[in-house]
Amino acid sequence: MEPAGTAEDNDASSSSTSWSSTKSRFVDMGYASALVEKAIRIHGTENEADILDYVLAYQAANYLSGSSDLDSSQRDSFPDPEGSECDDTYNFGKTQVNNQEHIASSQFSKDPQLGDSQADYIKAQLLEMGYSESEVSSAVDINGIDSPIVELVDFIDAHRRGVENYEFLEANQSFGNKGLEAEDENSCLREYRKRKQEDIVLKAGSSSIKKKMPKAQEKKLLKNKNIRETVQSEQVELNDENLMLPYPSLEELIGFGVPGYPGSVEQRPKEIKASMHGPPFFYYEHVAMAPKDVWETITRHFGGIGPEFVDSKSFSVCMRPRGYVHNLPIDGRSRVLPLPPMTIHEAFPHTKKFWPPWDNREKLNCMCPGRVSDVLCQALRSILTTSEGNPTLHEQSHILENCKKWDLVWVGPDQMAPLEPNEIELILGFDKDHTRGASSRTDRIQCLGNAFQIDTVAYHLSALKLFYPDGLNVLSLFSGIGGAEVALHRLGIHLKCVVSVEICPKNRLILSSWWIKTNQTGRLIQKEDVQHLTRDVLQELVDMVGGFDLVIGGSPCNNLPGNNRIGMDGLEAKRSSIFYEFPRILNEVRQIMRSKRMRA
DNA sequence: CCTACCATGAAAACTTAA
DNA sequence: TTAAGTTTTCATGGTAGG
Repeated sequence: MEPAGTAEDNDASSSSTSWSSTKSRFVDMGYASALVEKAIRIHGTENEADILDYVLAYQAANYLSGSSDLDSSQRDSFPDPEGSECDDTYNFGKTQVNNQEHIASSQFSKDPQLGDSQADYIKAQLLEMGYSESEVSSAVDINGIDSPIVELVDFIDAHRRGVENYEFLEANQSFGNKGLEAEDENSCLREYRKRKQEDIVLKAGSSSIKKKMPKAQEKKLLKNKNIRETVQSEQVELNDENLMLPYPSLEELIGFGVPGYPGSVEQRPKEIKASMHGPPFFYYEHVAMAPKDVWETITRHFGGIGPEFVDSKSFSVCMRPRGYVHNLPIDGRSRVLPLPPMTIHEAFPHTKKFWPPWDNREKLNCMCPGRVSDVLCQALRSILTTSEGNPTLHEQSHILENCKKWDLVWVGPDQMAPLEPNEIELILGFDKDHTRGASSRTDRIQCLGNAFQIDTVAYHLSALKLFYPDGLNVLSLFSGIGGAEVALHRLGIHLKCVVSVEICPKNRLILSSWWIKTNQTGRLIQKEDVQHLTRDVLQELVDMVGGFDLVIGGSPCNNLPGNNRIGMDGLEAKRSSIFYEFPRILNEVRQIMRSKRMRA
C-alpha cells in the first residue's frame, strides 16, 4: 500500500507530492479521478476521512438526484455499475453510482418523489438477499415500504419459520419438490466444501507445510482433478451466493488467507455490495460451529456478506474456530508483534519434562469456559500411579481424551492441571492479569472463554491502520473484556473515542481499568445494554463523537455451540437472539451518518 | 449474594471401512 | 455408495459452604 509518487516526485513541491499521492490512492480505490480532485480541492490532503466522506456523500447524492455535475467524460471514469470489471477481488471503496445505501432512511422514504424508485430498490435488495418475489411482495404489502429492511427481513424470516412446520407435515404426507430442492442444495454445499478443502490441501502440499491427506481423499483427489479444474474455470457458478455459505471445515479454517499458507485464498470470494462499504466499517464475530442455517441467517442480515471462517490455531497456540462477517479491506494485513507462541511447548516450556511421549498435542483446544473437576484429575492421576508410568494404550487414550476435553497440561510427574486465568490471558493475546481484580476466578475463566483471540482479530483489523493514521472512533457492541479495543491498541491504532456497550458490570470495570492502565488519551463512553441504543441515542452519540469508523462486536451465542446440553435452540433462542441488535444498530448508524453527510 | 464445584450429552462434520 | 466410528464444542443447573 505504498502511496505512489513518494521518492520520484521530490523535485516537485511537497504539497504537490501530497496531492498526487492522496489522489492516486483514492483513484486506486476505484473512485473517479475528477471526483477525487474535487474532494481534495475542498478538503485538502490533510484529512483523508473527510475526502472519503465527501466522495461517498457525493455518490449517494448523485444516486438520489439522478444527475451529476461532472460532465459525461468524467462520469465515464466511474467504475462500471454492472461490476463487469470487478472480478472476484475485493473492491474497497468501489462505490457504484446507481446504488443507494442498503437501508433507506426514513428521511428519504418520506420524499414522495423517491417513493417508487425506493420501493423498487428495497425489493431488489431483498431479492438479492435470496428471498422470493412473493415473500418480498407480501412483506412490503403488510409492513409498508417505509419499514427498514431489517424489519422486512425479520418479517419474512418469522413467516418462514411459521410455514416450516406446515411444510414438514406436508412433506411427510407426500414427497414434494421442496424437499428435493433442499437436498440438492445440501449436496451442492458438500461438494463445494470438498473441492475447497482439496484445493487447500493441494496448495499447502506444494509449500513447505505438510498437510495430512487421508488415502480415500487422495484417491478422490486424483479422480476429481479434471472436475476441479472445470469448477475453477466456472467462477460465476462458484460465486453464487448460495454456494458461498459453506459450513466451516473442521480441518482448515483459513478464511481469506492466513500467514504461512502461501496458496490460500487471499481474496474475497464475492464482491461486497457498494451499499455495505465502509465507513463505518463493521466486524462481527460468532462461533463457527453453529446449527444449520444460522450462518445463512446472519449473512442475510449483513447484506449478503458471507463469513470469513478462521481458526485461531493459525495465529496462536489455541484452536478457536470462528466466523467473522466484515467489510474490512483484506489487502495489506499484518500481524501484531511480538508473535505469540504457536505450540504448547513454546507456550509452557516448563511442562516439557513432564509431558509423556504419547500425548502428541501441539495445540490447545478452544478453552471453553468450563472447569474440570478435581475428582476427574485425581482419577486420571491414579491411573498413572498404579500403572507406574506405563499406562496401557486404552488408558492412554482415556487420559488423552480428557486432556483434550479440558485443556489439561502436565505440571508435574504424572500430574495434569487446567490452565490458570493468567495463562489463558496470555494465550488469547491479552496482558497478564487483564481480568484480574474485577472478577472471581470462575468469572475470569468464563469471560476469557467468550473473548476474542487478539492475534486473529488484530490481523483482520490491521488493514484499517493505513486508512486511519490519526485513529478511530469505535462503536464496540457486546464488548466483554474489551478484545476489540485491545486488538486495536496492540496494532498501534489510536482510539480516539470508544463507545463500549457491555451488559456485565464486571466486564465494564475490566475495560475501564485497562483504559487507564494503558494510558489511553482518547475518550471511553460505556453503555450497558445494546437494546437501549435506540435511534435517538445513536443519533446523539454520532453527533457527540462525530461519526463512527468501526462497529465491532460478537454477540452471545449460548444457545448455539455443541457443548450446550440444555438450550441448544439456535439463533432465535433467548440468549442468542440479541444478535439481531447488531445489524439493527449497524444500519441505524449507517443511516444517521449518511444523513449527517447529506446535511453537511 | 458470592464462589467453587460437579454432573449432565448431542449436533455436526469428518474419517474410515464395509 | 452407505454406515458406523471419531472428534470437537464462546454451556446449564443444581448443590454446598461462606
